[in-house]
Amino acid sequence: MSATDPRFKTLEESYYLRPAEEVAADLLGRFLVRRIRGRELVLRIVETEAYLGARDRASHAWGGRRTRRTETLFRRGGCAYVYLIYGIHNCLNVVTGIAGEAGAVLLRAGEAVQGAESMQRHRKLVRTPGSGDLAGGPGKLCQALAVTRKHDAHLLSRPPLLVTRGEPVSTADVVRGPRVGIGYAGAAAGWPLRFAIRGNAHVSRPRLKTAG
DNA sequence: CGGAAGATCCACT
DNA sequence: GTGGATCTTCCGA
Repeated sequence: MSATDPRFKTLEESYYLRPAEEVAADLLGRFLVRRIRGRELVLRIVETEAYLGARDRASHAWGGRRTRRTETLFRRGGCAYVYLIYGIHNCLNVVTGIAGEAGAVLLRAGEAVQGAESMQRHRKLVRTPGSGDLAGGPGKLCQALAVTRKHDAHLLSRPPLLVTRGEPVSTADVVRGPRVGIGYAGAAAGWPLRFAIRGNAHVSRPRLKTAG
């Protein structure tokens, strides 16, 4: 990967200062780059979910809940929000919007561009991975890139974890539907805030059908 | 201070 | 398709 490859240029600061819904759709095709032990692991983002903050019941910041954990969500857009779920798995989000708003984009799935062997080792898989096994799910994605809560609040414009321009996807190739695992969220559970690259094999289940 | 719930994943049936 | 693993966070008492 050449240093002049435009796909590895970081995004403008202002990129993240937009509504989560907008950033979630635009992050598809972008690269998530992890530098670790002298290696560079690269995932192409293929699935995201937007969380809208105080007005979104599925958001950790629902109702303006501001705690030690969620404090990161209220930062200015452009940093990581990493939390632990089910006592086991880490989930990586990109914080969006101006400081004081709690928008975020959950990175749900990625496709290996570089360093797939390292990712497989991080995943500690018994069987050889099929499509979607490497980073097809928010917990898997974090495990593949060795992302943990230590990266919470990390600025994504600098190593060892950054988002770069990647290969942007046209809106015609974006599909959307309801978010996963938030049945408790009332009306918000039906909001079509999950985005994926149309026809991509590395997206996590269940499959999306709605076009957007 | 206790308890319940959770933006999940894996192995096995 | 099911159940088990595993623990932080938050709220109510």
